[in-house]
Amino acid sequence: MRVTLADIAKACETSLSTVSRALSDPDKVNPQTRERIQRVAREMGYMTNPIARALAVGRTGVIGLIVPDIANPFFPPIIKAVQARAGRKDTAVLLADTDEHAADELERARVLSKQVDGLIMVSPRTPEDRLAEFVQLAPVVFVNRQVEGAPSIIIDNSDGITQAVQHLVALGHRRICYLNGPRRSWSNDRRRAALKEACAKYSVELIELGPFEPQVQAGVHAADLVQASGATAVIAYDDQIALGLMARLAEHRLQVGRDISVIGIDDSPMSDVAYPTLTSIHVPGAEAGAVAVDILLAQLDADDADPAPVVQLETRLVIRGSTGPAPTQRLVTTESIGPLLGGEIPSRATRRTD
Amino acid sequence: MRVTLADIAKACETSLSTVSRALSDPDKVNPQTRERIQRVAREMGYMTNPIARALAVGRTGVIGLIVPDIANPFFPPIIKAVQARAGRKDTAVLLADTDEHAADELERARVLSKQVDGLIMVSPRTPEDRLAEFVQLAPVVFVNRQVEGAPSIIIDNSDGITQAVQHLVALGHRRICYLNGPRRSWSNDRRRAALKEACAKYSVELIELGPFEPQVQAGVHAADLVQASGATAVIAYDDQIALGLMARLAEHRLQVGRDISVIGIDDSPMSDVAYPTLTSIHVPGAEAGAVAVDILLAQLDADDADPAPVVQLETRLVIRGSTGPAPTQRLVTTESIGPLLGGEIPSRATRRTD
DNA sequence: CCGGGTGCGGCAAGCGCTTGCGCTAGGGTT
DNA sequence: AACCCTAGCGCAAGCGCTTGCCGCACCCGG
Repeated sequence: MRVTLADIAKACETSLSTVSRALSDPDKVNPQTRERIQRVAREMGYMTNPIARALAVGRTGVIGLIVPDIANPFFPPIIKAVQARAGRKDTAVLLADTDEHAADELERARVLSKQVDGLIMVSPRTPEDRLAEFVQLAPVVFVNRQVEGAPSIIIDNSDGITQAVQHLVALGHRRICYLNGPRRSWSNDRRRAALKEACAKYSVELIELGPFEPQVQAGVHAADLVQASGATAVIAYDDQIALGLMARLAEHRLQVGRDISVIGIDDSPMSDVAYPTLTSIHVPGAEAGAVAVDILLAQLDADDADPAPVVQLETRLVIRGSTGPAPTQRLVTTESIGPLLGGEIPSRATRRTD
Repeated sequence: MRVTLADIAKACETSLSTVSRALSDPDKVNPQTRERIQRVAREMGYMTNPIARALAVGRTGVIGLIVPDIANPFFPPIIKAVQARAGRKDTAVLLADTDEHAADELERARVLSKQVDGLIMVSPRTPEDRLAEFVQLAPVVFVNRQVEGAPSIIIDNSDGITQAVQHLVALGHRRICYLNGPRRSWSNDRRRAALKEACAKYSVELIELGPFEPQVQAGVHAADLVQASGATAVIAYDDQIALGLMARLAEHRLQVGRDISVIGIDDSPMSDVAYPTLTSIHVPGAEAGAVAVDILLAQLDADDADPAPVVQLETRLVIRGSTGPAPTQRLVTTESIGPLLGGEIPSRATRRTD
């Protein structure tokens, strides 16, 4: 059977509480006895029972992580980062996937909240007005969604999107298409808003399609609509959609990067190996995950009621092979490039392996 | 504060134990009182405290899942399947990623084992002789690795690999290259063995390269070696490597599917969106995950010491765009196709969207 | 009319750990 | 020499739940 504190106490002919202290609060006990106890504990192969400890101290050493879809390549890096960061702080991660069902999020959170110290909600799809309920449940930090009064780590799409539009404008595109993400997605709203603004600024015509689920299949579906739209460039809600789109366009013998330009969002690992490689807006998911853990853990042993931190991460365009000059190539005149010159945000677009 | 059984007992003017029973063992208590208690519990918003329960019954309702690398697209579908299946049985999943470090696996397992009812080890990299230690720790089922005396759900590569070789032979390839996976990978050994056998059977020359880590970058690295090898077709340890390989070959202006054929293993979601789409051996990861949960949970409340089940899942070749006729195309004579005719395993290769 | 079921409910002993409090003995202070 | 302080340790009360066991009514058959 498993060795308990009591076993060790017996072996050491001391009291259970001394053993407990020797192991978990070492300087409350005489160095000699401490050594002895620790040695015996090691010899007996003692490992503290986290369940019992949790019950006693009211802390589990586990945090819950809820994501919409593990299979979406945007999330694994986040999960991994959370995992890694938590692990380094002796914290385990309870994972839940809601399969993109907004309604399940609260349910999962409710269940998890009882067995974890805190929750990290990544890209929650729950409608605005019910978001507050999460906060009641347990300490929670939101990733990729700003929530009033709760710590949120959000991603500012505007830089990346502005860069994307600049990039397209510079390439001569004047009519671009946006493939919307899920209907009530907060990210989608933000991206769309940023895009509208950038398009207005550069006098680019914006055509909206969708909503689409963030899945390859949706992109495939979108492809035909895109072709009908007459746009020369398209920005997709995420890489998944962009990839599906590209695959389908290729089937139609359209050469992406020449006949039509495609930009994704997320800069997921797949961007590099797709063909052509996918120009994408880099979203720092891993950083977000790591920061989320830090904030959550800090929040746990802080006197609550200090201001909920909101950290904002930046995005940037990563140019690869899927974007190129607009097909009806015309001479670049001062007039056509004019809008660009008015831009305030400096182009930080970077070119990577393509 | 949180409502406990005691609170409800007080409210109902009954004893704590009756409340407990009414809630978790309903037919041990009179229907009337039961109803009343359940109603009050609901009204008071009671939720049983899983920690306390776990301490009392010695079961946590949590299982541990250890995978080598969440970022490898082979794993998310498995994780997701485990998640989903466990969820349906009121079980949560504690996830750990070992970053491909074999040595960490035992360590993580040891820690997790204290707070879970059982463990699922996916594609463990731990060397053979230490595998037994996992079994001591907790009920465990292995996925994608056969372990003596422990429930294992393994994937039989031979069918898929035989199909792959047949496929290549039919296309006229006579000299194929295998990119080995990690040095001490069990899967790699199996794949390699199956491949050797198939190649011998069809008198195909087999060139081995590697080992390589299962990452895109490794495939990029492999590309140059492959070109030097003079092989007309290559089978990679996994899709990641295959994708990196293809990307690099494309950079060198080699047209995959025409100048050289590439086959991956895993049939990960990326196979469909790569260019060209990747011919790959389908590995039923999701099924494996689901079955693993079933077996583990069954194992938990079975009289142990009944035989450790070993379930074997099959693989099959999914043909897409990355394979084509060998470049030095010659007439297919009876002689050159001869070896194929001797094959016992019927070709179940399926052609999907490519 | 009485013995023995049977159906319900309560008591209390845990599960393994933490921690406030009190006791003791030794050393320092004045 | 009387006093206080402190370091070190033990006692015991929980944390919230489960569950074996016992007692009590009540009902049945004999």
